Amino acid sequence: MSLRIYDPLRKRKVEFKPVNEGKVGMYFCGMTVQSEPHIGHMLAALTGDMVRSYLEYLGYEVTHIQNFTDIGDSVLEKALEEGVDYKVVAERNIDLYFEQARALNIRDASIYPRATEHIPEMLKLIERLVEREHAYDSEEAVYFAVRSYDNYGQLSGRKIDDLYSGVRVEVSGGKRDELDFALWKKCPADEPGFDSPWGRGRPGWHIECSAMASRYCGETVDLHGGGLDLKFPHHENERAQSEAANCSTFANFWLHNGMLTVGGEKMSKSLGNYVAMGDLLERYNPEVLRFYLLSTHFRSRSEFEEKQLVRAEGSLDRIREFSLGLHERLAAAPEHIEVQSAVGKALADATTRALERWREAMDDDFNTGGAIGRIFELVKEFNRLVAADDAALSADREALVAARDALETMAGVLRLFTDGLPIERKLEIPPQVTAWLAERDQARVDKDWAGADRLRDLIHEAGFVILDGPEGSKVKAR
RNA sequence: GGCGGCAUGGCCAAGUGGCUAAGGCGACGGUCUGCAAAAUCGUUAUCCCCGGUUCGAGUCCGGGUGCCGCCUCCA
Repeated sequence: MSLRIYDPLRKRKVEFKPVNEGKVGMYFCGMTVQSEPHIGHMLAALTGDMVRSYLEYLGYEVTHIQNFTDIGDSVLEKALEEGVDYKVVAERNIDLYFEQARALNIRDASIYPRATEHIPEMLKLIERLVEREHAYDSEEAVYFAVRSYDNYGQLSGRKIDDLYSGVRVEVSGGKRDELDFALWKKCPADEPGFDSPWGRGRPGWHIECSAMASRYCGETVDLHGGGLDLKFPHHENERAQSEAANCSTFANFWLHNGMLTVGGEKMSKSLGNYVAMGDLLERYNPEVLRFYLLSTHFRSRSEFEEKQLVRAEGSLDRIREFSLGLHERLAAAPEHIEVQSAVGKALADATTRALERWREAMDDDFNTGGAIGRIFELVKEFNRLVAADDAALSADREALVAARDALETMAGVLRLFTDGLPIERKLEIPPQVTAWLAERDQARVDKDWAGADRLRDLIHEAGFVILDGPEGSKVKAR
């Protein structure tokens, strides 16, 4: 098996092959930092992180670029509203992004280029487009001539003639064609802007990604990602500019993550129905949020429901218990065994199978939902074997190690646990709770059930759950 | 209106024409417990509707129905 990725141009999954053997350049469109990140932004970032992680697992050396659009009308408007410099708004939201992305165990990309720091690259690209007559200067802006690029519309599956709509406003500002879009928007001296051969202005939205992608990944990026809503016009325009300027393929593979909806409607800043990441992080374990987002295929659209987060919590606990169970047995397992038991063999087989199937799922267009299912299959088999013959299973160090390593890979590549696999229950039991527990044990010996239950309530309120088992009573965190 | 996508058990969600349609949550029934809880085991679907292709379709094709996204800033 090898990695296959869905290609929107060919509308089918295609075997992944990087431009340079062993190396992958991937560019993901990051957020326009006009406001705080919401969970949809994080889904996009997480998709990039997951893809990178799996590619690295496959042995590729990955250059992962994710930009920040730190200038643009929406950022400027926000700054104006607040009466501060646009950079203040941008910095604040970039800081928030980093804080929240890291909380989600998203690794830092290789580089986070910002639009405002790549003006020279953009100007150079525009210059080339003008030279090649793919772009023209006019009164309000430098425009890209859409009709000059033959493949326009291919990526988003549109016919260029269908894009004209009767409702659209009249061609204005010196546009030669209604569909042409701005590469460089001219602005007055008192507005934030940069000097250019065409006068003071600001970059159009699409040009930054074209310029930065090729600056860091070369003329052809292996993977280009972003939300599905960016497919048109953003990615279509990026592609048009870059290919017209360079006469080479802009991106070999496109990864568009599906949209998160709330109440059936797309979550977005403009609709105001977004769920702020900061808010969620206050109420949920970030590991749960990550697990939740990975449990659905990234290309699917999905309805965001908090009740699913609550469920994800329980699911993740199941994997956590599995890891703890493995490590507990591993810590006590003998160095060697003479003959492998039936249950040991069964665990070894289940491990091999889970890992294979996990990889098949990941190879299939990064099917994380399926991959997580494979983890649970191993969990279930392990628990079943524990129930069947715990003693024999606990004695099989080799099988336990293999299972642990497999889990380490499967959960590790998905980065499900921020601090690595859960190894031991970290529990600080206050002396008071220990005392109550002892008191309760005595009450139980005395068959004073009312007293025992009262103590159990006290311990519960202190944040602990009592586990009564054959070997006596223990507590664990609630 | 144009383009694209999706429809799988109570909920969420995998499924690359063919052994018993993953997995999670929930529910129900066991194990454990003094009773519980926690943990765990088991049980729990023929895949929106109608046609077609095929020896065989959830999986391909056509037609419905419903939902979503894009066509304007947008992850």
